[in-house]
Amino acid sequence: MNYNPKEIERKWQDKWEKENINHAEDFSDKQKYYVLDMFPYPSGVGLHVGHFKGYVATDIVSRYKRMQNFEVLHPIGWDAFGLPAENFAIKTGIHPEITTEKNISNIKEQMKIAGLSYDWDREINTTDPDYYKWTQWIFLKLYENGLAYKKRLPINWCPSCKTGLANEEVVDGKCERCGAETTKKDIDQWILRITAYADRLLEDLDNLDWPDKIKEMQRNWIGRSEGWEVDFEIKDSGKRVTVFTTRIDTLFGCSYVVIAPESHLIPELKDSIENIDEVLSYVERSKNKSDLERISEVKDKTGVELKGLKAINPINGKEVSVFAADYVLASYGTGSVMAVPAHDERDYEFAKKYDLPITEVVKSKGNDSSIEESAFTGDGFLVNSDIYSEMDSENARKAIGENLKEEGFARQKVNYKLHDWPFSRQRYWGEPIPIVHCGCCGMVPLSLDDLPLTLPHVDKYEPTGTGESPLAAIDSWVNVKCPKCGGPARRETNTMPQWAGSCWYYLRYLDNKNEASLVDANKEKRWMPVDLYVGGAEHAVLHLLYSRFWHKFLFDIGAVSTKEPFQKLRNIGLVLAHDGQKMSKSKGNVISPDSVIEEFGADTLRVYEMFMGPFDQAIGWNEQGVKGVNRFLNRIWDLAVETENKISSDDIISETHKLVKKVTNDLERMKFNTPVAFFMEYINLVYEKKKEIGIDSISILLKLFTPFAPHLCEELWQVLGNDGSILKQDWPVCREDLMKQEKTILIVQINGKVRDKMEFDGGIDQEEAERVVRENEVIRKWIDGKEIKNIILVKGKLINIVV
RNA sequence: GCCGCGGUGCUGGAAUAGGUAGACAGGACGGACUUAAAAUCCGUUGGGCUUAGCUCGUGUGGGUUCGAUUCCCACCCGCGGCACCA
Repeated sequence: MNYNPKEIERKWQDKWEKENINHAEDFSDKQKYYVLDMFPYPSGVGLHVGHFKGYVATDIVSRYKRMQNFEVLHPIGWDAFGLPAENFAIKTGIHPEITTEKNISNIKEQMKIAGLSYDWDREINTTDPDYYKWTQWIFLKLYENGLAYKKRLPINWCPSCKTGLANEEVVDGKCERCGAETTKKDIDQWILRITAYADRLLEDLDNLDWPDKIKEMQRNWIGRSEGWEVDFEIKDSGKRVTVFTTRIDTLFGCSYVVIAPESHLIPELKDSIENIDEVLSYVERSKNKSDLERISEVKDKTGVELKGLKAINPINGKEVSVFAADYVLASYGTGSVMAVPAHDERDYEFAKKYDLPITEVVKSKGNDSSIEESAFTGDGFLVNSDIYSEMDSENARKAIGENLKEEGFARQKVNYKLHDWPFSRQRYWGEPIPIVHCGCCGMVPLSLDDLPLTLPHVDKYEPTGTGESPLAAIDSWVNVKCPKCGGPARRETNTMPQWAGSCWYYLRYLDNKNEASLVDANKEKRWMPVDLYVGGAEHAVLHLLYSRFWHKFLFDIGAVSTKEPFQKLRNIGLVLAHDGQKMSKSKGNVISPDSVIEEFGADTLRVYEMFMGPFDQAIGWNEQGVKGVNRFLNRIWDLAVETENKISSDDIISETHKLVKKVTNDLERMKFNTPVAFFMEYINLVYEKKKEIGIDSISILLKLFTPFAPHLCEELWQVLGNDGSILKQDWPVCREDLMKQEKTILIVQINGKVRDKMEFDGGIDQEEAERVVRENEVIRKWIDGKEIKNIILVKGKLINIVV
């Protein structure tokens, strides 16, 4: 009887599906465990082995937890709105709905033949109107609570996709989707006020069991910084320029003030600016720079002085010049800064270039640094600062700040790098925004009864490029009566971004057929939060930040009961191609799970993906390694089918329970590569003692191995004559009492170097060990005639003699 | 530039409350079976030397320790993220 995965895998998959064995009961007596995968975008090329690395890991956890008698929720669905399907429609005229449906059925089949134990009753699809009804509902709630607003402002624009983008979607000045250089464009935008949650998004990170890397990325992205706003009066104008600084202690060293080219002060004070033509042409030049140009000019700062203007430093009444320079960002802080060249690298560089004064006001406490060569940006004690001289930076910040505050020139202020989230896209394949624009009533939200507002069919999917979506061309859809006054009105034609549906999908699994609410409160309380969430690190500041924001909002309006959605997060490392390159269609190095399953079976694919290495690490695919794993599964098969109906020898029983312990420990630590190695070690050992193994040990082995290779183990379970499914067996418990005390192997070291190993039955105490070791011939060679200074005994392990 | 992670045989990797470095697998080499190949099975496999032994060895250089892949300091290299955030 040979191992034939093709035959047995299909057989069991059908049986399990028929018995709906993976269905999660909402309200059972068992403890719950919610294991979530980042749901896939149903792309036309299907999933590759990299996706499956994550899916297999969560599948193993799910099966392991089920055997430990948890009620496990392990659902899957489709994040199906997005550009590829829409671009395909533009090229072929085939509606995205049709493409999406086809791709889903493909990928679903890939998942089924891999033996992934999803609860298919809970499947969701973000493009299903019954689903996006609730995406729209959340949007309306955000609107109702003042967290969604419409505003015309310059946002990132992709000229190729012809749509606006969020900051998070622009990578190195390029569109994250298509790679085209992005520009800025002024358009009417729906914006979500994520900044209102900045502090909570930051603080609550501390309590999450997430990779440090991701938490750190989110912290940096939110970019909280505490400082002061300080007013500089502009001489003889009645106007002020307000700057933001975290280093108010360096205020005496301010040589000039810099405003962003976009500043309103330029048009307001144009009559007082002597070189206004020069200034305006600089402003014009800055405006036309692409993001990429701006980034590449970091090393060479440009700017122009506003001649005729002087700003007055409120701390000492000193007059300083005013510059416009595009190294100051209009979008951060007040859009203006005070320049302290002695203590800021950017100001230093700029001052050197334009020959501006550099005044040292902070000295390092330790070594003497020279301000001639570079800026000193650390804290220290103040000099040249009037009554504040000699104070240390921290106290000076308080003293100077408070003083100016009393005089009305300064306020404490917290700034964030995080910006509000531009939420509208000028594209077709997304959730329509459920708002109507009425001439009389202004913006009117639809009521819940009017949801879902379904996406109409169109003939042309091309983006218009005008800042309107293709929906704008469908008069019959756009022109409606105002829900409020009945007068003529127009629908909002923008759609929601790719990220909308994924912000809350994990909630819909809990109650995917509910027509009355987003999720039933009892079901929500039963299952939330997600106990384990697994996916790629590339979503660190996109999906993972957005969904935390929405979740906190839903918490605030009482729709969910937890403050955070995902308690424990783990990232999957990439599966690289054999050559260490990223797998991609264009390089032709993509490995499809289907072909591996076809050749070796799903269990081999599963075990290999776990055995490759630590699952959060990027590792190259190795065809030979797959064969090696397949060889191993064959060995298990051969061993199991030949096992006689008897009890194993004590040695084997002992080894088996050690295996239970090691495998269980490592699964708890989310380690999947080492358990596979333990199984191999066990099989190697048992192979030498084939006759000693009986049905008791094989049964335990199979149970332990079931999460990894469910088909193989289920088949062997039956072959061994058991009734019922192995999936429903209890996870083996390690019996310490059956584990034989190993012979003590005492490592004998001289001066920390291993010189010999000695075996003893049972333990050994200090005195006896010393005596035995002194008699040892090998050791005597090392210690004879030498003075023994010290002897260190590590109980049951090692003895070190220092000579 | 800043932040995070990492550097162990030919390759993927194992081992950290400091205690036998290289588990397990792949590859390579040798052998058995075979007319032959594949498959399977057995053996060898970190480097060096004067080879029953010794010695070097976990990116580099120091340090702490009886003992360091593990802890500390300085540096080098690789990967990922952020990118003028005042």
